Amino acid sequence: MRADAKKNYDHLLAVARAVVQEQGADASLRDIARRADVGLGTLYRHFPTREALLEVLLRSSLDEMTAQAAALETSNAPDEALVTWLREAVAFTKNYHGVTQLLAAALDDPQSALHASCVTVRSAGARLLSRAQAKGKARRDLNGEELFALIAALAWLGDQPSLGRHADHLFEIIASAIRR
Amino acid sequence: MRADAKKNYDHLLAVARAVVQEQGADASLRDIARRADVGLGTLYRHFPTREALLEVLLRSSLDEMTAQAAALETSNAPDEALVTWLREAVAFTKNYHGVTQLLAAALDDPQSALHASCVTVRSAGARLLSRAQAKGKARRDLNGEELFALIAALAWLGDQPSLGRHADHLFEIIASAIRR
DNA sequence: ACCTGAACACCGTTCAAGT
DNA sequence: ACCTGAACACCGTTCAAGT
Repeated sequence: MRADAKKNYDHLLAVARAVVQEQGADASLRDIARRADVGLGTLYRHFPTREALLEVLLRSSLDEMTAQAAALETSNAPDEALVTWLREAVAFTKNYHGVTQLLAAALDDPQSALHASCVTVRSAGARLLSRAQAKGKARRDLNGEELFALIAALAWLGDQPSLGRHADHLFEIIASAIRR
Repeated sequence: MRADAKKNYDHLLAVARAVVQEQGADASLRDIARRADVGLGTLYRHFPTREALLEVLLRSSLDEMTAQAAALETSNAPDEALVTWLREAVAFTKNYHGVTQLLAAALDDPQSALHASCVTVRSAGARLLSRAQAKGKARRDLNGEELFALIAALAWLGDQPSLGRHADHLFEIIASAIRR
């Protein structure tokens, strides 16, 4: 990448992060380009789709979640490890409003730039779940896909204006249902 | 209302119902007016906001849910009555994609045309819940607002492309957590 | 190799002009 | 009293023209 292109890319990303944190995942791409003092075409070539942009924005957070799951796998309280990780997974969306819907859609679309990251995170959670299940510390009638769906539902809930304030309590109820 | 106005109103509503069932709650209002062979201004005067339009579209379904809750209050198995009603409440969204978010937002906005209906439905659910609680058939650390949030989360889940197929199973898990 | 911004096809919302 | 559709301010996406 040429030096000037690299500069545009980085600046665009920084501006996009600020705008998305402020306005959510469906922020205006035009607005991002405008605030970055860059032509709209420049944004589109660096990030051909909205998913591609969000993939770069979210990658580090998603990687972190996967890494933390791996770290928690060595814990000797597999149910607490699972719940701890779930809590962080749900909390992750706090800084990025409206992102849950996008992640759910990405899971269904192998073409999406976000697809791979979603699958990886889901697998990481699945491993924590089955470890807890193997030790009899989590209900067995639940699989990785369902766990991911629960996380998404709780994250969505936390993102809704009037419903969000119940997210924590409902998380505890559901977490205890998972532990059984 | 004048006869010609009434005719437009009814036709608009029928077309809107079809389009919303097909494309979801965020369907293009322009498209609805176009398909109804009616000026855009006509749609806007009959339904000044999108919420106003959806309020009329959903009213009968929402009223039905409230009525059914009332009917179930006479059941002598309060926990089953509650779960039966919850199941229907979640299923209600099937025909109207993307409506859950709107209902959640309406709950937070007293100005919304959908506000009153949402509050009514929530109260109906709350009564079923507290009846079950009074008989020791439902966990006590749950209130009507939280019950509504759970319904919304499960309805949202059912509406997501890849997550939806787990909605039924997750409903059962959560329902049994409510019954305790 | 990279950038720009006009162009196109949409959208929600308003409102002067018509019947 | 009611209807129409142009007008305005946005949006996502593409692509010819520039450097």
